[in-house]
Amino acid sequence: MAGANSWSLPKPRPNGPPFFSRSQISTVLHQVGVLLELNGANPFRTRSYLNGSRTLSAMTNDLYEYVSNGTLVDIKGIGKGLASGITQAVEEGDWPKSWAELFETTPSGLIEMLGIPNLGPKRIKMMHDELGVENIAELAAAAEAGLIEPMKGFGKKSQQKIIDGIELLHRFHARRRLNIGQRYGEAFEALISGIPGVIKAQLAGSTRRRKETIGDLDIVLAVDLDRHEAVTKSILGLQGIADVKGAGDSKVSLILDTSLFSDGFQLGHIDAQVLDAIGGDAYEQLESGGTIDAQIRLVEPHHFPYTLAYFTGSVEHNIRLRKRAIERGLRLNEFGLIPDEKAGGLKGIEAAQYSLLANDEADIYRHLELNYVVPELREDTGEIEAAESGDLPELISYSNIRGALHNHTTLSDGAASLEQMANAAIQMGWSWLGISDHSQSLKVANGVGPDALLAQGKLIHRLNQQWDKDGTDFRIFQGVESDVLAGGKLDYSDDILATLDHVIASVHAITKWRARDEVTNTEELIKTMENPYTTILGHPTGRILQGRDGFPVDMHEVLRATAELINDGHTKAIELNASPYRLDLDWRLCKYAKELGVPISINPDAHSLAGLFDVHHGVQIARKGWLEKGDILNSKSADELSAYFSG
DNA sequence: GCCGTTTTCGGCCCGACTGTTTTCAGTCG
Repeated sequence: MAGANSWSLPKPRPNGPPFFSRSQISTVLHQVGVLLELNGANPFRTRSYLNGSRTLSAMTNDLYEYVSNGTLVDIKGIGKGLASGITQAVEEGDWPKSWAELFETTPSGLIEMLGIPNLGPKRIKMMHDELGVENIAELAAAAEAGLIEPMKGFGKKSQQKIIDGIELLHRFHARRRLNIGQRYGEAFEALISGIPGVIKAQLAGSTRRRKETIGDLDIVLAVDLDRHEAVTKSILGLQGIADVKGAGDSKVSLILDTSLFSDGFQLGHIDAQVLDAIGGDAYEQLESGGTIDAQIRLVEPHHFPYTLAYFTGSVEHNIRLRKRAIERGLRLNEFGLIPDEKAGGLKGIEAAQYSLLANDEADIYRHLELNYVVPELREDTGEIEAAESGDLPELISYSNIRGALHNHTTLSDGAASLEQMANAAIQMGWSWLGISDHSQSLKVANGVGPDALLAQGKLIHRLNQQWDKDGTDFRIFQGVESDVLAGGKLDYSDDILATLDHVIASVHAITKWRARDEVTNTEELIKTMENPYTTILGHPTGRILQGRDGFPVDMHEVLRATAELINDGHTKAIELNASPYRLDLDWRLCKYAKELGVPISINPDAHSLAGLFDVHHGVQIARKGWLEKGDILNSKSADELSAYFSG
């Protein structure tokens, strides 16, 4: 969960019940769980709050219905305790006293400290209790002054690790965006693959699951036992290693830097608004001097599928698999799947000599009577159930993409002309491209006035005619990225809007929207969708990954309202902004949009030719969000899309 | 705090690594 800054309990909406939304309750449960951790509570108690939060965030039914029927306890993972707290909040607008006290008595600086690598709640609490440390700045000062080292259970190394960890946190907020992780991970994986003795090398962890941000890199290697030492030695000689944190026979911990990339680390063109949110020019400097942690694990080939599955995660998915194994008289660990009676008292790798054989991960799922689950779906958001019943989705792939909407040109703040963008799309094998420059109110992005927009329309018309005459299978759709004005109004008069193929409505007054409450924002977004000229809601929450949180909004509600509009015959879709800095709509909501029948448009929001390639990032996230070919606009042919726009 | 074909107690996924210890606690995935 992003942004640990200044947690506080939300205020009840004025006209309840319900006084709080499902997403608000979910957030509070998560925060209570973390605060309990920091207060040294029973870890299982902590977990039940975190589980409860997860359950609610994945839940798509109306929470208030459960509350008013008194059926909350029927939900698995919600017991008497959580149910009574939730009920009190939703029905009376009042948080349980014990929860409120946690918020009041826990310094918010402690929450931020959880972001420091290798520092968890126990030691944070200890330093708070013994040294009076209340925030990261005070912790840094205490470490620099040598106050940590003499404490029981700490030492010189832990003190230095804290100093280093704070430095890392300040530079990168500890986590990195997926695209950065993939570039480091894939480059290093390729280097390792070339080492003699390495039978297989595979990037695992959250990068393989395509999480939008990642902590560090996990790479699993299949290596014969007698080659482990030689391979480890070779790894330590590879380029790109800034530091070796540890090197044993089965695990190597490294810090990688940009010397991994022979031709340097280039970021490419970044949309000015995005760049602003992630630190401006200093950001590029930061990334070029950046580092990333990597863990390499060496196992024998017959363990490889188990180790790969284990380190791919997620933790929640693995827990479900292990429980399933237990129900079948089996034990699952990172080395094997072992029948109980054979394992006896043996543990770990010792027990694994009796493991069932697995040539690949699919075999592991087969042993557990499940269909194979691709890494993107391993988040325990219903994939186990679907794998059991045979209802796993047939996920989209890049080959389904025939074009993309939401692209900018030099007419507003793009770096390439209309013709250049179109030619690039043709080169990519697409059969259509949607152009949507910024609307007139967005002065900082050189927003387009009505006359220039109409002129662009004429140019597009001419180009389309030309391609038609040439027999070139390509078409441009003219849209606009309209600012959302007060009351869900769009940025042009109706007669101008009527000339366009599509209108992407995007909120850009982020500061104002972030300062407002969830209810107001939700209503405004719904009004925006209700505007007859709105076709697509652009970057729905305005978040910038590792830059800023989105504005508060109940996207479930917005999606439900959108579904109703679609049922009434309107043409509406939601953007999955494919920029690796945004990836907004969040993948967690894609699955719900799909269930409601709300189409998703994977939009690169390209501000340059290279920006069009961001569609690849969007496809990855769409897959993570369970989307199939029929759920996205990008798989339509030009004729199908044209028909879709005209309703 | 949740859960239950061992249901009101006593479990809760499992193992490795690190740094600190001399048998273990904390953290991570």
